[in-house]
Amino acid sequence: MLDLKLIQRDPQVVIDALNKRHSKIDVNEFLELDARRRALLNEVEVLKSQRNKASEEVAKIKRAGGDASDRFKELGELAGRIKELDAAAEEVVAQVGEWLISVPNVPHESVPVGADENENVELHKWGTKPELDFAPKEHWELAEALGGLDFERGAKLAGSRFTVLWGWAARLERALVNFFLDIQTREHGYTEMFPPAIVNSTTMTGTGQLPKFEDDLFKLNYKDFYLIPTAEVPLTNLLSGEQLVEADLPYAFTAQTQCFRSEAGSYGKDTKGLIRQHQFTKVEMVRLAHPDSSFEQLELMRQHAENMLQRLGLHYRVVTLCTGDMGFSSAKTYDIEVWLPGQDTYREISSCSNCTDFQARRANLRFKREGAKKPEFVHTLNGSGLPTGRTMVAILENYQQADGSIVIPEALRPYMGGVEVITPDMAQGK
RNA sequence: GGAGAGGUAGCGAAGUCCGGCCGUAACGCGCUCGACUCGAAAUCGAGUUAGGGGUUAAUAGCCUCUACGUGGGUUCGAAUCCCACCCUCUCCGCCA
Repeated sequence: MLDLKLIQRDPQVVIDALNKRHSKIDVNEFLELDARRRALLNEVEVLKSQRNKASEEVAKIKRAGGDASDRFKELGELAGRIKELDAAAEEVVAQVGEWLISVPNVPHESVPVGADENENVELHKWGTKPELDFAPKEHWELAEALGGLDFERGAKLAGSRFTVLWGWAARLERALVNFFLDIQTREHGYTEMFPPAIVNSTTMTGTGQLPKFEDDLFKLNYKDFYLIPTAEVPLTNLLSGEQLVEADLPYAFTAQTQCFRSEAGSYGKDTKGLIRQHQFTKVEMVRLAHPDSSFEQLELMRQHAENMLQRLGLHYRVVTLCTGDMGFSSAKTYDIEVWLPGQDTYREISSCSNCTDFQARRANLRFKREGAKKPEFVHTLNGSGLPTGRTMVAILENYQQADGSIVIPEALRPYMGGVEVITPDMAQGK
């Protein structure tokens, strides 16, 4: 949510921002609505002020033992008018609120302007593509011999976009979670958390999933419950409504959770393999940062994500998302794209965003600056560090051998009970 | 699922039965400033909710409205009365 004051004071900033995002939202229309809101509030407040004064007088008379009933007829009429005006004002206030909550964040000045992912700008590359003297296979092709990834039975149990992991793959899944969490907590200073995977609509609104992106979520048919699409949701909302202490910033949380996404609107996209699942595991990083240093924190978080891939020896590139490709809540986003030789392309494996005060305003995450009278919103950041499924895909495709076996990256071997290579004779679940 | 208790500021908590100077909200803690002190602790004194509207260069001051879990209702007037819902805690039942 944007600052209403900013829109009033400097609407051009918002108009420019929306244009850069190729949004059709009309700011001038909103300004008229807001003017009507203020006029109505003004009108009704005058009447309320009259009523409050009269009420005080009535109270005085009553306390003195007098009879004030001759005032009631006139006051009754006043109450009637207040009720009408109040209802009108409330509606406009609600409209203003709905508008505000459906406007995306203003991109940071350093973000390249562009229409879609083709205009994202490469920041840098790390490592090199593996040199394979054979035609590399895609990960699901590799799994035909290796087993481990059981797409058919996943589909049988639940439907498409669900996969059962057998044996070595399930072990690799667990190894990746532990590997990621160990580095995030021991070396990058994150506090390990274990949040609920189900949250309510208020929480979903705090991070911006609701109200605009309800279709992307799984809503439970019980209470006001939704399955989280990422641990960003519970972790960012964790301290909502609380007043934070400046010296405690930044908070740095990490958690591994199951993530649930409906993937509505991506029918036919990545239907094969582990790339796009309804349920997947992800280790997430969330930071609640001081507004003065949040963009430095974004660089830091991006490095944390990159570090994971470097340890695994996976070649990747980092791109700065252009204005047209950024998410709703973000002011600046880096995508890290890992090289997949089987698919002969870079695929997103991590997304690190600074949402500035956009989510903090929705979730009411505030701190008091030293010496300041009024509390101020923190900045929220989130990044994947990393998802297990796509990492597994990258390992399979990058470390495949001519004979169809997979070399386990050295950093991961202690987490795999010393296993160095996955071979077809370990196959299960074919 | 059944019975009961509760939801008030940064935290704890009074007020609710009997509606009206009790919401810039008693009292306590915390925090800020000051006094005392070489300095600190202790003690003493003062201050300390947020959001909206108006005015303004101002996120300063002043005027004003709103908020006592949420949403309705009764009333001239609701923290207080009525209805519905949400959440927390305790006990019972069920259960990994």
